[in-house]
Amino acid sequence: MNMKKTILITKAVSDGNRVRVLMALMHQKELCACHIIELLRISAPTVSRHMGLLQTAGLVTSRKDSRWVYYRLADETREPAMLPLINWLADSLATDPVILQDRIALEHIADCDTEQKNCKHYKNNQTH
Amino acid sequence: MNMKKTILITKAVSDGNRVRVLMALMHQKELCACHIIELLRISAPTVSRHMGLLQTAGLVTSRKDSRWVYYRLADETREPAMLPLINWLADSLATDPVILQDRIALEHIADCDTEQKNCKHYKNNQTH
DNA sequence: TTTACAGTTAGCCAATTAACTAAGTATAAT
DNA sequence: ATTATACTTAGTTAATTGGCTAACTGTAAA
Repeated sequence: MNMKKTILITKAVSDGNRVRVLMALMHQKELCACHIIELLRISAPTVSRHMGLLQTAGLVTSRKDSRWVYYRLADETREPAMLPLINWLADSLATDPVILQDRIALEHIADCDTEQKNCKHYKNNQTH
Repeated sequence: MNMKKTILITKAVSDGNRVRVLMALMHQKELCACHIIELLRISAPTVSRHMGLLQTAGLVTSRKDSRWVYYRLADETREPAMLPLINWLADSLATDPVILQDRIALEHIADCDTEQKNCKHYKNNQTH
């Protein structure tokens, strides 16, 4: 890795909202944009920009399925070049109140398989 | 560690000049401000502010000896809470051209013990 | 084939950041 | 005591960043 790429990554993880998304994706595997909007409670365009930055840094990938865009941690994050940083983040924030609260919130926001009654998409009879 | 402290650290390492200083301190143990000014070729006040940020983040400590201020990596950086990040940075930039060039430059700038002829302080008959 | 929905792009604004110069503080040399 | 040196603080500026609303694109539902 070179300086430019390294700084791209450190910049990506130097914003609280972006770090919250990364932490969420460590426990949730996959989240769609509207889940992230609901979690962070910021506007859709801002979420879109944050996710764009995370993708540019190689931390996140996305796939589009009909109307929805789903995000997950990039495979790259499990490689030796990236994993130590990800693990450091996870450890550093393991007991952070905001992150713990997010984990609770995510159960209601995104856990469609097990708690479908709280899933917005499910309510609209979608099966994502 | 909590979110605030974590972001303080990631912000500290999301600037190229600050990362260059950290990498230099991994190989040099101790550098005085004027060495850093010479290495980065930016103004003294800017260096002072960068070093202030690194100290606030807990990455660097300083000591003052007569007219000079010496910086080194904080002990904290060897602790489990910080070390993975430091190691990741070191690995990521191990082959970066700027960092490699800095290492060469430092031999002339800061290696007072072994190449005193190139040491500005030495020239003035100081013994730092 | 409209209409509604999910996200992105464009454009704006306020706050932050990294750089500078000039002035101030502290310490050592003359 | 004065001057020079090493660094910090104060204050300015330009660029970047994170947020918003409004308008656009793509897809599915009515």
